[in-house]
Amino acid sequence: MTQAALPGLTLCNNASLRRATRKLGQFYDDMIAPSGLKATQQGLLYQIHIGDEPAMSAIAAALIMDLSALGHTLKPLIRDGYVETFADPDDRRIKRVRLTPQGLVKLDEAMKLWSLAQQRFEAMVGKDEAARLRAALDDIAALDFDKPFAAPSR
Amino acid sequence: MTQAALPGLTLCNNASLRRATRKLGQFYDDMIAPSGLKATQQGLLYQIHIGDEPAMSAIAAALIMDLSALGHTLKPLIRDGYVETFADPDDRRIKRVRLTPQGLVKLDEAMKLWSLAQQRFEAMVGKDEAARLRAALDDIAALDFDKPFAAPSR
DNA sequence: TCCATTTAGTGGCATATACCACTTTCTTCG
DNA sequence: CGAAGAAAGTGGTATATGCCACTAAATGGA
Repeated sequence: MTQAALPGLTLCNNASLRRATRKLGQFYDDMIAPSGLKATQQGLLYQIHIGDEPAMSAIAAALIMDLSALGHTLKPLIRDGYVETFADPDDRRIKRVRLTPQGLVKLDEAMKLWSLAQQRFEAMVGKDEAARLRAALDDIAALDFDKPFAAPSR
Repeated sequence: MTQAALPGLTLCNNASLRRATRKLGQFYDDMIAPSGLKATQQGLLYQIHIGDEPAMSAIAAALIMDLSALGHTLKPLIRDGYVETFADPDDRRIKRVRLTPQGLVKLDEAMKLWSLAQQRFEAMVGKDEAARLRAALDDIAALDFDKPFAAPSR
């Protein structure tokens, strides 16, 4: 009844990825919501936390995200007092980022919720399957699409 | 040298998914850009195309996306004349969607570019691996996070 | 028949992300 | 040293997405 001839529907790797991201994103968001943070914000705070007062460009690189996008994403966190920035004294082009004391408290709170989400998700798909999936996703994130292709040169 | 002690960095399933989505999204976007469409728009046009003048809610369900988000995403495509909507005569609450002639032409153009992106991506990770990945992602998209948990019942 | 409920969308608001054009700083070199 | 070029951010603009409050239309009873 439904449909059996929808070839492309599930064939596009990018589309599959986006669908799964929307779905899982909603789940993690729901679970982390009690903290007042979105899952992306929890992830960003965590990334800042594990870095040593990282430069914005370093965070962007780690998250594979555009530098300007990071700048925008950071604003609500700065506005809410969870994060603060300061210029690197040795290179004034560089702006470093760190959590404020409240930011650290908030991250702790969010991480507990994240842990529940993570556990619940892994209970559903299996720890091994989750690990395999993350490995596959990390491989994609590490791909180099630049030119190594279509280079009929040499 | 880099870092060996960043446990959580890659441990969050949601974060891994987002990183991979940003990366792959940029790739597909770049490849499809010559058509003037984003990969998400190509995917949306395709979804509309394979449907039989689908209702907005049907499209949203298929893409696992919020109905209002779909409404917003549709706007630029309507503005650019690729898509048009019309009320269902039997149920005036329902708004159906279809491609315009130009929309169909544009989709054809974008699909050719999509195909190249798809081929190039699969040449890098392998057709089988890509298929496995999509299957895993589709499984996630099909998960039911509702309540089936925390239900010690039975 | 008439009202309470459900269903389908809309609009507003907020975050997530990208790209591009600039500005400010450094770096490199001649 | 001084100018060309690279590196790091900022702001603006546009799409991607989600939630919430609200409206209109259809449905299910009492």
